[in-house]
Amino acid sequence: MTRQPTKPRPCTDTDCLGQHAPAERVALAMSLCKSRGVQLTELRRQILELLWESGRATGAYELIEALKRKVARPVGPPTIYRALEFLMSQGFVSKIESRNAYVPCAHPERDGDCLFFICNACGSSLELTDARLERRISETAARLGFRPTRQVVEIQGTCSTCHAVGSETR
Amino acid sequence: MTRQPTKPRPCTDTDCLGQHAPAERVALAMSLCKSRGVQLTELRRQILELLWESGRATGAYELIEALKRKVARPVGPPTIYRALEFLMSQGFVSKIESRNAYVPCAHPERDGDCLFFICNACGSSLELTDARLERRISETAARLGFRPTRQVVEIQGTCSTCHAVGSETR
DNA sequence: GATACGACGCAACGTTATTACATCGCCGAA
DNA sequence: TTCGGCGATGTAATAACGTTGCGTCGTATC
Repeated sequence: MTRQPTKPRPCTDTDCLGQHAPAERVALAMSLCKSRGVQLTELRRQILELLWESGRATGAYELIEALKRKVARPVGPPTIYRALEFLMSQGFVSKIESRNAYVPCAHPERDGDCLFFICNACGSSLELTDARLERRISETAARLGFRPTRQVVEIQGTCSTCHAVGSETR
Repeated sequence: MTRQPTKPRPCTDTDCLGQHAPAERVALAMSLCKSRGVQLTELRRQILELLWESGRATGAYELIEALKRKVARPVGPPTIYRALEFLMSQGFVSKIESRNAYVPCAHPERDGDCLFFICNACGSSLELTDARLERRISETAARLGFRPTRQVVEIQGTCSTCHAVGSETR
């Protein structure tokens, strides 16, 4: 994972027009954990921070490498996966199944699964909730007598930035 | 993979009320390949058949085992993955990303990605196309300037059958 | 202090997928 | 006929992703 400057950047949630620094994201997670009575330990905090700094979906083993550089501590796979599991259980992180990679979530306070637009060129992922889409899925599920527990909706393609760059160089 | 009888069974496409034997599915694939000018080789055909016989999402290494039993031929991972790639490129098979497993597709003649309802209890997967859902996704993508190439929509949960069984035994 | 519990460390291993290169059969051109 | 070319498959090794099992450590509680 390439280290990025720890600066505010456009929100990955497409409904949100604001800019947020990783520190802000982590602070929100910390306060949520406090109110939920769970521990955002140093390790978990660092992983969440790395994910926010990364700017793209990041693999578990990339996180191991990044942690090595960041805290000069060897961290084994089980440790990373346990931390990721915790972060996912709290809604701070989602797994991008089609890439075996993990992204931080912009709105951990609201539950429900997100929709992701993932750029094949730059690896960026855009997070979005779409109530109508969720409703449509729920209706279909109900019609089938199916009880959903998790929705995986990942749209792969080319983001507007990469498409623009691609056509310039053509 | 447990071998199943090669018999007609309810269509995995929820829009289709018919029953189809694996052989019928394979025959359709063969004729499509012929008209498309691509080769459905013996190996590819056998893999597609195994997937139809399986009745649930099947892993690549499960297919290797199944082929060993079926044709007494050792088949390495690259071979399987190449065949799966071909079958996916022709729309005969889809990958269930959230399970690292593969399912046969009921309607290879129509392009576009499907929606899957995957039962965590029995592993069955229900395939469905939903034009309104696709349109909704396309619209959202267009609004973002995003150009989709592939949609991964996988709804995990409990199917009606498993839910019924679960409540009986409770 | 004894105990219990959650978080982390660590070695080993299991599963999924890819790389790199060799081989084989078929087809068309010299 | 022989020679390339090409698509499909074979093979060994390795990469990438994830889990199991068990031990340790700190902290809170009794």
